[in-house]
Amino acid sequence: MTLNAVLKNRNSNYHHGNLRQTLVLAATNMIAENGIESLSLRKLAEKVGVSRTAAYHYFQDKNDLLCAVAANGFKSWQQSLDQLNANQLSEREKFEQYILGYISFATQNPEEYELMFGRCIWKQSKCTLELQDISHSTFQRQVEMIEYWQSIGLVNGDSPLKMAQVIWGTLHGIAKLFIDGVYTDVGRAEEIVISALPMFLASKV
Amino acid sequence: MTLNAVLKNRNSNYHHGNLRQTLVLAATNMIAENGIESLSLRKLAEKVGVSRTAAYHYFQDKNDLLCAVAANGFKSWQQSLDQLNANQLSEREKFEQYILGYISFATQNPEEYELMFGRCIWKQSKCTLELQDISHSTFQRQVEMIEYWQSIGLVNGDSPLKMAQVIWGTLHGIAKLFIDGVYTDVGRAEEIVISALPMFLASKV
DNA sequence: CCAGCATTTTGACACTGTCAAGATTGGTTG
DNA sequence: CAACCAATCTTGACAGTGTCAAAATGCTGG
Repeated sequence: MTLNAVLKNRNSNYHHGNLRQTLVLAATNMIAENGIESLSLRKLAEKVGVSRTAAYHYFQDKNDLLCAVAANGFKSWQQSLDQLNANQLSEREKFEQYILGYISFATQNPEEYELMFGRCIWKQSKCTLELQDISHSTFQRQVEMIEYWQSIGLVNGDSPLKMAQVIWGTLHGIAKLFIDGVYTDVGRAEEIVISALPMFLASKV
Repeated sequence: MTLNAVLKNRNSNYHHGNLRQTLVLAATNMIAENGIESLSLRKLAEKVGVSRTAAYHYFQDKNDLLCAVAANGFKSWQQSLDQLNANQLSEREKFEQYILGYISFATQNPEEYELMFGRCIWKQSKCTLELQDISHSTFQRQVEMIEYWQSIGLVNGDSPLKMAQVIWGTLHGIAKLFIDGVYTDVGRAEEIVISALPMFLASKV
């Protein structure tokens, strides 16, 4: 159910029904539109049609709410990974799609990506258990994918774990340079990451 | 002259003398200690011993001040590059030192690095002319270095510019994963970037 | 029908960036 | 030397923020 549908279904002012989910949805929207730093709990509350401190019944903190938004981001990214693995593709193609998919997820949902992988949540070690679980399982999964590609001789490097970290680092770095506005022409992200591809592959074509 | 020296030399309350420089110095210190987001103009003013709005005579904005701090960061990073080029090293060694130096600069001055290359300044296109000049010249210089290493066959890749961007992306990404707290053990940054090195080199050893 | 409970609101506080207007001072000019 | 001026700094004020404590509201089971 979309946010607008939720907001319309509302009949009484008190006892919102599913305020928690509504808040997360609305926050996600507002963050996507205007950026993380311009999200305030008060504007969020006003958009949802509820008083300033209503959110505190479901979230300990503003940080707590942001963690919930981020956790949702990890869910949708994991679904992308599922979809990738469901496809009938050669491992080589899967690897390429993974690389491209990562960059496109990051550039198309820049604010959500920033929340998921940025300092706002991770720097101060105030990370929800829920977020810790899903994020760590995502990290783990990515490492396993790359370790597998390495075990079948597709990807090079001596230490599997370290190579996984290097590849992630590269993707993350390129994504961030665009997301954060250091590079301004987001359209060029894809071609840059494509030119990084042969670097990762064991067989130089 | 260090910040404390400046603060001690102060005799009169009015007419600080070199308030602008003092503010930048103090801001740099406070940011390095407690992070960018916990720097407020009021705490800064109090530390310098001046009223809350005194800074507005030298800086249009808080953002303007941050740009000045970032510009200083670029200056000191450029000096590291100068030092690197002054050394009597083989090009191969210079490349390695560049890679390691980048990571060590980032991990040892995480908050300054965040300011220089992070969203806070670049995302909203409110970048001082001074900062624009020095940052662009730094970016340019890095690209030229890598383009040179590529022209002498040390670094691989087809498009020189894109390879420079990929290498920067990798360094930036690894640095950010540590700086932002996604990876927690900063000591491991160096070994990860070392394992990325052969990826960049044309000659596989 | 009402007591209790989950849910939401109101009031308040400290903190932030920033603007407008006033206060202070050192340097320059008559 | 004195008076003024412009540069420099301060005070007052305002809207906005996250968050706590206490009060208000409405649903639900007895």
